Amino acid sequence: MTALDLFTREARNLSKSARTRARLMDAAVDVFARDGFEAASVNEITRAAEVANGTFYVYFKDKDEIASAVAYRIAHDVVQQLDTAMVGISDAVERTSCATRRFLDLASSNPHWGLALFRAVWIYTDLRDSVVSYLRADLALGVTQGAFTAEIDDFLISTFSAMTMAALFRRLNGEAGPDAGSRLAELQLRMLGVAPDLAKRVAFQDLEPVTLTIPVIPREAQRSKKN
Amino acid sequence: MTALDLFTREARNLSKSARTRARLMDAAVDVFARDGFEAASVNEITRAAEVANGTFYVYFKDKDEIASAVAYRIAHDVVQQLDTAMVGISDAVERTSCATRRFLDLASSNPHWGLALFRAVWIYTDLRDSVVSYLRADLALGVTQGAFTAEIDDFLISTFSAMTMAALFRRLNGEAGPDAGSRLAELQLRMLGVAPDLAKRVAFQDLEPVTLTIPVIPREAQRSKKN
DNA sequence: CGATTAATTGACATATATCTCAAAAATTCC
DNA sequence: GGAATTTTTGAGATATATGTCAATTAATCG
Repeated sequence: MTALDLFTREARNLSKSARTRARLMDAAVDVFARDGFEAASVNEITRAAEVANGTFYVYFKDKDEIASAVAYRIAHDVVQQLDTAMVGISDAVERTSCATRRFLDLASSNPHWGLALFRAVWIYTDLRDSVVSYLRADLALGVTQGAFTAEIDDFLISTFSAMTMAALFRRLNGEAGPDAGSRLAELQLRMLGVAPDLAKRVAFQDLEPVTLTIPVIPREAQRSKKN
Repeated sequence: MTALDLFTREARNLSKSARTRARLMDAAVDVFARDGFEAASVNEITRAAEVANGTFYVYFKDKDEIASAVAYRIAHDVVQQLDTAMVGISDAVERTSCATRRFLDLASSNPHWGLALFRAVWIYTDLRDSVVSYLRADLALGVTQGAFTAEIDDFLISTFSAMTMAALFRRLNGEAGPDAGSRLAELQLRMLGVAPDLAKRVAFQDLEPVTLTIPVIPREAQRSKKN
């Protein structure tokens, strides 16, 4: 529990069980980020969460279950953040560049989450599909706008995503600096068929900073449970 | 031991210990390909090799040691094959395209080796560096030849490699067909600054097939079983 | 063949992981 | 406060992995 403990914060007004569940999820994020998904163990997670081993199994069936809970939540948050950051941009070239840059900034702003997401994407392919869902729309838009000349299909999408994930990895490793998003966007735009000078201009144009918003949920009234 | 057992073949005239070592390496290739590097266990490898658990430790200290032995051997072979396949090509655009296409064809021609290489590349970063060593030279050559306009540095190389590995993965998974190499090469050339029409032409031009040259020796019908 | 060396074996000691569950502790509610 | 309920605990049953080593088996050689 060395990071922001976003799940725990979010749940701080909820029932005890909700808070414990959130603690476990935050711990899982840290452990996945530190050890990788495969090497992570339930024991490590409970140790990080500072709860007993048995407590884990009250909330999750096994490592896979908590992993997918964590991964899908992170993916959901990322998608939401990206979505709001892009309202009002109608030019496909800008949208594509912006999405790439925002994604990198977002995912590297909290390295634990970013690494957990990175690791999860290689395990849960449908997760990648969801993160990537409207990348596809933006690329198609670019074709109809006449800006992109590449054929938009699974192969291209997969290549595009791989470039992004590799850049994220380098960014999280400190091998790439804050301009990684712009550099990557430039390469991607070139690949899509945008003229080099335009690609450079769009990829490096100023982008107003957006802060990470943590949702705060009001106190629950919820009573009752099953069994 | 379901694949070509290339190490075993290669060692078939050597001492018994060399052959056992080779058996273990072939088994490791299969297990890494099937289970992934992290999930693979020494027990699985010895089971696949049909030797006792203790035999493993006579030849290798642990999983890491056999993994790096396997990975570096595969990488070495791949580099060698690529090298010979490219002699006589002096145009950087062609060289770059050719290397990508050959690499994909080679690595997907034996899926077990390809997958093992794929898995290893994410573990042994210096392995990637070695596979990538003369990619860097070709890219630099392209700049001096005036064909490439992108800046050649670690970021570009890493992006380029990630594209290639992702394509390999799709190819090995059956999600991409035999044209994956050409499609990828086209995208990479565009990214490097080659004009779209030239990129397409070079990436899709005929490439005379090169057969996998492993010391495959005729002789002796495979009869099964030992002892 | 018999002796010497090389190679293999698998039981064992050790470690660590998973998952369960009866009991204990904490919390809620009247 | 005290009974009822929720939540947590950690010992324990089970499983599987690692790495060692004395004993066994196979190969080699004079």
